[in-house]
Amino acid sequence: MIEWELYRSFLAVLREGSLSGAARVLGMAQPTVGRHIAALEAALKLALFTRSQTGLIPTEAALALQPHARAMESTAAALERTAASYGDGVRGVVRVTASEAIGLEVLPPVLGDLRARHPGLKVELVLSNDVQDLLQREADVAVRMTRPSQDQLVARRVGYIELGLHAGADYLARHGTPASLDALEGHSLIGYDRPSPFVREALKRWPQFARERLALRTDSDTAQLALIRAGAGIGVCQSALARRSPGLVRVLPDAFSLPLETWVTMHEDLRDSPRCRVCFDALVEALSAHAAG
Amino acid sequence: MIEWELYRSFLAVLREGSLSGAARVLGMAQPTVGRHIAALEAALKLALFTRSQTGLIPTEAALALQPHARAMESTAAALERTAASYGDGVRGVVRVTASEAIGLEVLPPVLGDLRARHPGLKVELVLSNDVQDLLQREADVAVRMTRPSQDQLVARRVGYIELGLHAGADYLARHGTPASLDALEGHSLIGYDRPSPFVREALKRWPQFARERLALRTDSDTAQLALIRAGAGIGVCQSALARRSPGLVRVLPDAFSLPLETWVTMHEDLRDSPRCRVCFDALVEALSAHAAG
DNA sequence: TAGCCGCTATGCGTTTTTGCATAGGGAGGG
DNA sequence: CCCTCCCTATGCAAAAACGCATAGCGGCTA
Repeated sequence: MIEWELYRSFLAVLREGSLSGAARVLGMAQPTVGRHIAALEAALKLALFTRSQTGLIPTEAALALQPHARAMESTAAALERTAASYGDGVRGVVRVTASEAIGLEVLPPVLGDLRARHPGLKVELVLSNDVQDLLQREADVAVRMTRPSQDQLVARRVGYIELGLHAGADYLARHGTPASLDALEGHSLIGYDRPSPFVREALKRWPQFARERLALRTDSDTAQLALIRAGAGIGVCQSALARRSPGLVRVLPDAFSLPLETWVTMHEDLRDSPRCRVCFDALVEALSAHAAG
Repeated sequence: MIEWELYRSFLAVLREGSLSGAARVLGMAQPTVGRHIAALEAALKLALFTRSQTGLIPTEAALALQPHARAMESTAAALERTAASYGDGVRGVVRVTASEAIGLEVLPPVLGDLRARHPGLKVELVLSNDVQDLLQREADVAVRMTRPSQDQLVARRVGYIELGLHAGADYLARHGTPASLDALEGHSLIGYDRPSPFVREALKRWPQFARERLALRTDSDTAQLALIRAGAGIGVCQSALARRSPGLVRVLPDAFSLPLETWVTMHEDLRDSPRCRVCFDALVEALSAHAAG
């Protein structure tokens, strides 16, 4: 029977790259961490690290085990959050994940409101396009642009957030407004750097946005938005966001429109947790309004 | 910083209902488990159990934390399976989950073959209709009748398994073969006990199977199949299974047919694990053949 | 109603684990 | 080329955790 504590040391060594570093993070002594790793290797009958004077280098086996150990860690953290929220009223920490665009442009006032209504509530905001967060329990509530499996999640569709082509009014004044998709050829296009699966899918419909055509490339949606706002060219962003930004103009609204089905999801386990419920409901309401325009 | 070991004791007490019982399961002394629970309660600042002379009764908070602790346990087990499978060739334990019908009627020869090809491979078979298994890492590979989220799963659709109405030839000889759905009225119908969401959905199309009409009720698909085979009445089962059973006759094939989209799925983390890969491929092949007829 | 059984809680001796101090060795900078 | 820094590995004493024995209590059965 392998002690679960060993996995925690294992994870720290994997992250820090050395016994000493892991010991500092864990608040233990370096020999202790070393003994933990040795014990784990003995228990698993597996070499996890190759020792060197500069630190410990993980073996292939260690890397294969890492995701499991990370899952344990996330789950332990989720358990502690749930425990800490027990008591009267809405209190504790709720961990929210969303895309950068949503997190920067839409959520701040929503979360501000939420905290005003529930002073005992603390919010952690994780901005990432990774969809795995919820299942790994890295977050309690998620705003996602893909339909979740209903399996063990509570999910609510809040509508469709529309992506459209936009540019600054100043840019269009200087370079003219394209009248068709083909007319985009001569323009400064803002877009992705490394194509994600989502981008690849969209490219099938709009091959005009092939990578070599793009003048400004970044994978950060918010950087793309900032570039559009700065008048650097024509790019894709949420039309609901653009409508609120003075000086932003929609380009070719009929030729380019990409509605994204948007969901707010949470773990089924957290359904009866007041802190998560309250946050879930607030997000559903705010994003429904956002999606509606 | 809460020791992860405490969660393991917590879980054992929750399951066994007493410190003594948990200690027996864990191979520790009863005072040790008692101290673990006390330490956990102190760390979480939460009462987890109310002590009594007959054992420990979990509080509401403890029940809320249970799923998290279970998830940790499953993950630890998955980690150990992965570790144990490291080495040359296909070895270790692969944990497979499927419905009862599939597990009893379809998988045995498949898993037999698999083990003949890979003697180092051990297989654990979990028969359940719960869909949560994979995400909780209670299993490595799953056969499921619902479309999985592509999120963190490797999934392959193996086709459609068709459900149809069937009866024993002897039953039909005695009671006649119904010519229409309405003619089922006078027959002995075999079906569900407590309606699942899936059953509820199907009832919308075939209200003839309302609960009060059923003469023999059980939630076990395999028990239903056994009843059909025994000539007890008319019920629903996989037509591919029925075709292989001498003496079983399809009833009203045109009026009642329910194709179930069938998937074989596994964790993305396990994609490169030989033991899981081999099992995954074998299941995909066998179930494709099964679904095809 | 008496006796038995299983449970929790506590004190004490032992085992195990941990931290500290230190030796030893390679990488990088002056 | 040497010095320094950061790393791992080991011996030893302190601290923590554990198991054992036992007391105390309540339910169950005869």
